[in-house]
Amino acid sequence: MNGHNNTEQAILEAAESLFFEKGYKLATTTAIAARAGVTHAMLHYYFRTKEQIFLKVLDKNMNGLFDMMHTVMSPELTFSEILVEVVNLNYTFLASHSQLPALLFEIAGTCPEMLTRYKDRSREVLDVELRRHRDRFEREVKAGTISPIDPFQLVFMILSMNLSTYLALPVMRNVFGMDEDRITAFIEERRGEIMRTLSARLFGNDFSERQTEKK
Amino acid sequence: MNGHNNTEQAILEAAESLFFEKGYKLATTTAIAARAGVTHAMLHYYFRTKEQIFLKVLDKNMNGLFDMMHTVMSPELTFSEILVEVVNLNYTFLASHSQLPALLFEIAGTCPEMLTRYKDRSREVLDVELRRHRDRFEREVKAGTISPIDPFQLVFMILSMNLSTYLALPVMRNVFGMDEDRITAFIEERRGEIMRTLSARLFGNDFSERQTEKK
DNA sequence: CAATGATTTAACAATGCTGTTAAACAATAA
DNA sequence: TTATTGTTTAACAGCATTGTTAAATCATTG
Repeated sequence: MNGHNNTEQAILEAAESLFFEKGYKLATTTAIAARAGVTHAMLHYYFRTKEQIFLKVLDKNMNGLFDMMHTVMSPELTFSEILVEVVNLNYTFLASHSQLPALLFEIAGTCPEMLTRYKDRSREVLDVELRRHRDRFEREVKAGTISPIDPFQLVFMILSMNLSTYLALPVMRNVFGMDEDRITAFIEERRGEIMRTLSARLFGNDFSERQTEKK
Repeated sequence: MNGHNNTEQAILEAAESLFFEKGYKLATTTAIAARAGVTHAMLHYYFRTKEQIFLKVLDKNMNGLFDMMHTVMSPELTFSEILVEVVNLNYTFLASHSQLPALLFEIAGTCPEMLTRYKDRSREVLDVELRRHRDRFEREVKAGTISPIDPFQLVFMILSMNLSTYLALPVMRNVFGMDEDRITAFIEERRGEIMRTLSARLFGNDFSERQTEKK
């Protein structure tokens, strides 16, 4: 009854894996129950509806996402250090939630009302925390430390670069037939390329070498 | 019987719009028939199965995609000119096929066997046409005209940047509540940012200014 | 007109889905 | 033991889905 219930946990885990594999609409309660090893009536006994289960799973993942974002936002480092931090943390988070982006895209497209519950927390990150960096960022632009760039475009660029790596994995696997070794190699190469590209845009081409010397 | 059949065309158009809206699995034949204004039996009469309709729709779009790719690949221009060409053509193609990327991602993830039919033509583009540019590209790297970069990473970067713009639109609309004017503005700003970022990575930061002067 | 073939309709079969419910079962406390 | 409470099962209702089929309609051509 208090969360570490056996059946309940089994259902939640089966649900999470199936939602990630098939998406919200295509992951059926019958299949979830089958994977959890229980009758599908159990699933309704514990969670009433499919939507309830999904929201439990989504909440858990969104909490992780917001935690990651707060960590990324908090440190008072130089801009180039933040950049490394952002790309790396973003990447390690995505490595353990590689199918979350695709799921969120599906939800955003087909039933965005399920995302409204996160509106407040999103605003906190985007409005409050981002603004702190924004001010400092604009000072650095004025000072000539980094190239002029619209902050929103920069954030979008960083996020889309990281996300697209993981969004592309099914294509890499199923269309181009990459095996898992090749996949992990690709992910690492891509991280390096993202860093080089971002630093070229912001600091000029020599940044990535600076970074490697430092380390 | 020869293609410009009224009912057949209506079904195809309804199918295309519904597949783009809902994806393959969630676009039901009943809904397609309803949108086309015919009974759903008609749809089976003309196309036998849902998969047949889908493949007809997909073929049409994939033909457009390959046409675009051949155009992008063919010209014998300088590398910086090709870059502009690629981003712009890619962009104009995506502007009129804005929901194709998401659909292809769904298919690649859930039923990749439907994409095997395009394997030969993909190989032709990736192996044959790309190799031509690859050789010249590597000469330019050696000559120091452009920064060293893995060609595969470059292609992936260009594609992912362009695609992510359009993949993000449902999020922009439904989660961030952007209206259509703001959306088109965003797409244009993003194109500029993509050009600046790519040229910074390849040529150094001054390229985008060079471009604007030229024009 | 008649007949041939293409198109359309309406009803149906088979399956799978979400969710409910009554009854069986298990554990535990009185 | 007997209630009580929480858990599990099996059967079912209701609906939507894909696909079929036999009959009705329409068009065309001999």
